[in-house]
This record gives sequence, structure tokens and C-alpha cells, in this order.
Amino acid sequence: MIKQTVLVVEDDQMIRRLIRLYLEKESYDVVEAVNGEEAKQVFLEEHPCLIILDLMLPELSGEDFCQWVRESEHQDVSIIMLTAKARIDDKVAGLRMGADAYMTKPFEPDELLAQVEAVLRRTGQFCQKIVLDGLCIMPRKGEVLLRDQTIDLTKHEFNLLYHLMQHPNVVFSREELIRELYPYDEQGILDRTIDAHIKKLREKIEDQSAQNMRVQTVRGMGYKFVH
Amino acid sequence: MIKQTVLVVEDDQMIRRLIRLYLEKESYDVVEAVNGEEAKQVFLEEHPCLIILDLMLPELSGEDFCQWVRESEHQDVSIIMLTAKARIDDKVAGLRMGADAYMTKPFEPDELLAQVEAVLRRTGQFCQKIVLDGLCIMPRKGEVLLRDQTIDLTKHEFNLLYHLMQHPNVVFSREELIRELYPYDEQGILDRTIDAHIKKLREKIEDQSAQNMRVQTVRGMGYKFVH
DNA sequence: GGAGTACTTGAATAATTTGTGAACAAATAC
DNA sequence: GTATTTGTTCACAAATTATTCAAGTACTCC
Repeated sequence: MIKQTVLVVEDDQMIRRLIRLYLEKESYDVVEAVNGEEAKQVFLEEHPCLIILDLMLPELSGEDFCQWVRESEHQDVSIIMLTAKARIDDKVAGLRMGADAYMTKPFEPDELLAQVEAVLRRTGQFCQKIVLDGLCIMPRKGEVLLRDQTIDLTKHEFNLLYHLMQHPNVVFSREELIRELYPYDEQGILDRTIDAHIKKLREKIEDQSAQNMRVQTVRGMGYKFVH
Repeated sequence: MIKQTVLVVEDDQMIRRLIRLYLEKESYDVVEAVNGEEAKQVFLEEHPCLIILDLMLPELSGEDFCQWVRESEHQDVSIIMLTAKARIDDKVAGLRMGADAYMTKPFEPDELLAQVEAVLRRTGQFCQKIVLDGLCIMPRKGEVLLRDQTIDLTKHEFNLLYHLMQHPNVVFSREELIRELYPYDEQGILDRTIDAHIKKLREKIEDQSAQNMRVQTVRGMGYKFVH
């Protein structure tokens, strides 16, 4: 359920689709752009973990887009360059420009996946997020966004929400949640304590306008995050 | 200045020497091993931040050494695989085994250097500088500029800031920061010590006029550099 | 509708977490 | 070797968060 978003910037629709299919099979979230200008926009909206970037683009070249990313707010995103050029100089230039890896077309999808995996092994954990119904939790940033607005949660509220959002629609007993929140010493914590945390969590993440809550009580069983 | 040791594991003396020369020209510290067994020993003694690993080795194969490293205490070291094999499957297997990059012989030294740079940039040992909100840190020079003014940081303050700035907005627990600051002997260092370093760091890098600090406390979780 | 159980809630209290200055220790420079 | 800088711990205050309790509300099953 934790997804990593990959932005594919490629003007050839067939290749874009191919990459999307392979990535989705490995359960990445895929977003696309067909040129550099569109890529900028999508990049700012989606904060992808990884960009797969064709260098030959209309409008704004891959090189320029790469440079723009490296000067941007989220300069730490990973970039895999993809191009028909096979000359060493291009590869060196691409890497020096800030790419993490460089692949030449035609490429084996398996090789691309292996590259994606290798790159995300290094950087992936920092940009993981779960997005459900306008609520976005980013475990490594310790941040929760409700409709793009940051909301402050305490440690236990955060961990509670994170655990529930990792398994939407699954009911967890209070006992299980206690074990989750107090990994070392859960003894003596009462069920009522979980109720109290759920209450404070709800105050922060529920819209009172909505008829049904995100975190729902399952009478006699526990709580679940519905989606 | 952060010391960067590269371990070259390669049985062919000429290639080993060639790589050493190129790396030393870029002022890396180079250590060598001619087979997997020797590589283990040197690895444990020198704690390199990068391994350039030939796969065809006597005694203990590159694959086995790679696996051993990934199961070891310092499993996060970067690995660039180097081999005469050019088949896609080998490349995929190498990357899946935990390599960060894969190069086939014969290789262009420039390309190898570009790969080294790209890999180290990603694991945070290389980059020339990180600039965020008027604060610029240059790891190779060991220098920090606040609005173009040099500021003096102690070793720990520097490493702390560098690690936080490498991953802006990511929360690091005190425990993680201790591991980062005391890579070989973290035992017995208290959380309070990190607080003390953060305090002194803040005195040096925060403008008291600004309402929110660059280095922020995330209660119950740790610290992060916000951007 | 009533009894019984399960959940919610707000307030009171307890516990934890962080900031801070001072003291001591260790490392480095002179 | 001494002086200076840097690093670590300690102790306490302040702020925040966690937990429990008790009373109130809602739900379910007869």
C-alpha cells in the first residue's frame, strides 16, 4: 500500500505505455508527461520519488528539465535518463548533470526495472507516501497532509494513523494497536487509551461536514481506516 | 572535509592500477584487493564508502563478496560492479544483488569516474555543495556559508548539518543521528548529546529574526532540516 | 422500550520530551 | 605541558503529550 511515485517523461506514447505497464506490475504509482513543460507541472504536483527521463523532448529538452529539477525545491529526487544516443560522452554528461543512471534505447524492460530498484533502494524510503481520500501520510517526513494542508500529529497519533492507513479497511483490535504503539512495553496500557488517541486523531483529520469518518469504529472489534 | 576511500577489487594488476590513478587524480583515497578474501579483510579495516568490484575473481567470487558485504555491518556501502560479461541478464542480476551500478569492460575511465561521482552523490559522500535557503554546505571543502559568510562549525556540527541537509524535510531520530555521527562506536552516546549539538548548531546557523528555524524539532521523532 | 454492553468525551493527573546552562572530560593546538 | 577548544553528561525547568477515570451517549438484543 505504500507507494512510490515514478514520473515518466517521454514523448513516444508506446514507450510511455510500456514503461507504465512494467512499473505498475511492480506496484509503483506512475504519472506521465510528454514534454519538459508538462513534466515541470506534474513534478510540482506529485513529488515523485523517481523520474525516468527521455532526453529528446519537444518544448523543453530533457537536459534543461534535469537542470531545472536539480535547482528546484525537491532536488534530491532520483533521475534515470533514457535516450537513443549511445555515445559515451552523452552518458558521462548525463551522469555529471545529476542523473543517477543512464539507459540507452532500445532497452530491456527487466533492465530498466532493475535500475529503478537499485536507485530506489538508495533513495526510495525518504519519499514513500500513502495517499487515501485527500489524506497523505509521509512516514519519513513525519508529515501528514489533509488536502495539501499540513496537520500536526503527536507521535502516537501519527503511528496510529500510519498503521491504519497501511491496511485500509482492515479492522484492528485495541490490543493489536497497543502492541503497535508500544513495541517494547505494552503492559498495563488500557483499551481506553487507544480510544483517547483515536478521538484526538479524529479531531484533526476528519471533516465534520462528511457523513462518514475515515477512521471508523467497528463495534466489539476495534477500529479501521475506510477507503 | 569528508574522507572518501574507494576499495578496488580486481585481480588484473594493470586495470587496478589504471583505476587507482584515475581515482587519485580526483583525490580519492584508494585501497586495493586482488581477490574476495583479501577484499573482506581490507573492507573491515578501511571502511570504504565505495567498492569497485570485478566479478571474476579468484578465491571468492565477486558475487559472493557482494552478498557478504550486503549482509555485513556496513551493508550500506555503495558498490559498482565491473565485468567483462555484457549480457543483460548479468547486469540485471548484479543490480538485484545489491549493486548500485554496473559497468562492462572495456570501460572508458571517464565513464567510470562519472559513475563513481553519481553513486557517491546519491549516497551523499560526494556532492560539491548543497544550497538551501541561503545556507550552503560544501562537504569536500568542509565549509559552510550563511548568506555568503563563512561560519565555523565543529566536526560534529558539520556532519549533523550535512546529514540533515542531504535529506531536507526528512525526520531523523536521535538514534539515527548518533549512528551517523559515530559510525564505528556509537555505544554509550546519549540522546541528550545530539540535543546539545543541535543547540550549538542552531546558535550558529539560525537567524533569530526568522520565525521558524531551519533545523526543527519533531517532538517524539527527532529533528529535520525544513525547506 | 429497557437492560446491558460498548464507545465517546472532557477533565484531572501522570509521564515524557526537550531546552538549557553548567560542569566535567577529552581532544587538539600552541 | 599547558591552554584552548570541543565533546559529553547532568540536572532541572518548561512545555507537551499520554493515560486514566468517571460520566455521558449510543448501540444491540430481547
